[in-house]
Amino acid sequence: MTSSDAHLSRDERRRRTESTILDAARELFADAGFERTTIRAVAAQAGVDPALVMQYFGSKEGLFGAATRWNGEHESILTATSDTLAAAAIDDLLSHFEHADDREAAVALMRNCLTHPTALAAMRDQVMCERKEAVAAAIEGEDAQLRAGLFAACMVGLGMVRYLIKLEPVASASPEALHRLMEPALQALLAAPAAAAPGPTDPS
Amino acid sequence: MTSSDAHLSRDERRRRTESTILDAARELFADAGFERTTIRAVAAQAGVDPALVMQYFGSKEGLFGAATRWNGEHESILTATSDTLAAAAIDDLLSHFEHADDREAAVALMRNCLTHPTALAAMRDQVMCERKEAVAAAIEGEDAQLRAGLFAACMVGLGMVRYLIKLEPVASASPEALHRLMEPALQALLAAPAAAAPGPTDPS
DNA sequence: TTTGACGGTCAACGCGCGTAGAGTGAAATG
DNA sequence: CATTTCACTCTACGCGCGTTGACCGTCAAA
Repeated sequence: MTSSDAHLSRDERRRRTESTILDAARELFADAGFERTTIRAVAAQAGVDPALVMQYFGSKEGLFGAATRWNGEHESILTATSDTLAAAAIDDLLSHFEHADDREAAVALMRNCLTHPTALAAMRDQVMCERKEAVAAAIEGEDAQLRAGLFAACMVGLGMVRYLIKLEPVASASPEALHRLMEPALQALLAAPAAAAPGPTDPS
Repeated sequence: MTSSDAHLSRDERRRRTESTILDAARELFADAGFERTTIRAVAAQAGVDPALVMQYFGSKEGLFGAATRWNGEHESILTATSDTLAAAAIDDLLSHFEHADDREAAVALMRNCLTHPTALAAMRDQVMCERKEAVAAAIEGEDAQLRAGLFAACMVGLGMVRYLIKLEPVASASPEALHRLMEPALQALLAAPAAAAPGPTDPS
C-alpha cells in the first residue's frame, strides 16, 4: 500500500485502502472464521495499522458486516421457470463460489452462518428466504413453501460439502457432473406430490 | 451436584460429575459454538469449579473432543438396501437430532464443523465418509461415489437448515412430510443416470 | 488410628484480544 | 503562505480468557 499510490487523490486513496482491508478481512473470515480472525491479522495482511480498521468500520462486527455482504444480483434463479429452476440454482451456486469476485464473501458468510448471529440472520433472512420465495412462487401445490425450503436445504448442503467440508469426490466434481446428477433430484423435489397422504402438512 | 450424592462411592461420584460436566459442555457447545463457550460457563452450569474441568479433560480442546463424540450405532442406513436408503437416512437424521440422548452432541458437532478443525475432521472423516461409503456400496454405477457424496450433502443440508439455521417451514415440518417430499428426490439421486445429457450411461 | 489417595476448590498468572485517544505529516483549501 | 482537513500510526488500557499449582476435606486402605 505504500508503493505506487502516491499520485492518487485523497479520497481515492482512502477507497483503495478500505477495499484492501475488506479483501483481507474476507479472506481471513472465509478461511478461519469470525472468532479466530483478529483485527490485528486483518490489518497486518492489509499492510495497515489495526486502529485504522477500527476507525473505518467501527468494530469487528462492523468489519464483518461490511465484508460479508451477499450480492444477490445476476441470480438466474430469480427469473427461472419451474423446469429451469434446478439448473439455475446450480449455476448460481457455481457462479457465487467459483468465478465471482465475491467468492470470498460468499465463503465467509457460509462459514460463519452456524456460529455468528449476524451471519445466521443474513443467511436465513436474506439469502435463503429470498431464493426460497422465488422457488415457491415458480411451483404450485400445497407444499410449495416446504418443497422450496427443502430445495434450498439441498443447495446449502451442496455448497457446504463442496466448498467448506470439502468431501471428495463432491469437492472436485465437474460442474457438468453436478448438473447431471443433481438436477433430476431437485426436480423430483419440486414435482407435484403424487398421491400420498391427504390433508395439509400438519406438524405434530 | 451437592444434593443427593453423598452416599455414592468415590468413583461413581466421579463418573457422575464427569457426566454432568459433559452434559453442560454439550449444551453450550451446541447452542453457542466452541469459541463463544467458556470453560467458566461450562463449570458454572455444571455447578463445579472451572479448574476441575481442566483437571478432567486437560484442555478446552479435550473437553470438546469428549463432548462431541459421534454415536454411529443403530444407524439403519448401514444395513439398508438401495431402495430403503433414502428412508433410512431420514430416519437416522431424525433419530440423531430429535429423540436421541446424544442430540446435543450431534448439534454441537454440526454447529462447529465449519469453524473448528477437530469438528471438521470428525464430520468429514467419521460421520460423512462412513455413511457415504455405505450408500456407495448399496448402489451401482460409475458415479456411485459422487452420487453417494451428493446424497450425504443433501442430508447435511437438511440437518443444518432444519436444526441450526431453522428456516421455516423446514424447521417445523413433520417427519412424515420430510419423508414424503425428500424420498423421491434422494431416490432420483441414487437412480442410475438415465439419458439426460449425452453422457456415458454405463452398462455393467 | 494413621496414612495416603483423590474429588474438588481457590486465587492468581500471563497472554492476546478489541478498543480508545492523542499524535503526525502530507494533501487540500483559501 | 497559512490553515485546515484527513488518512494513518503509536501507545496503551482493561478485560476475559485458558490454564496452573497450592490447598482442603473426606473416604478407603494399612
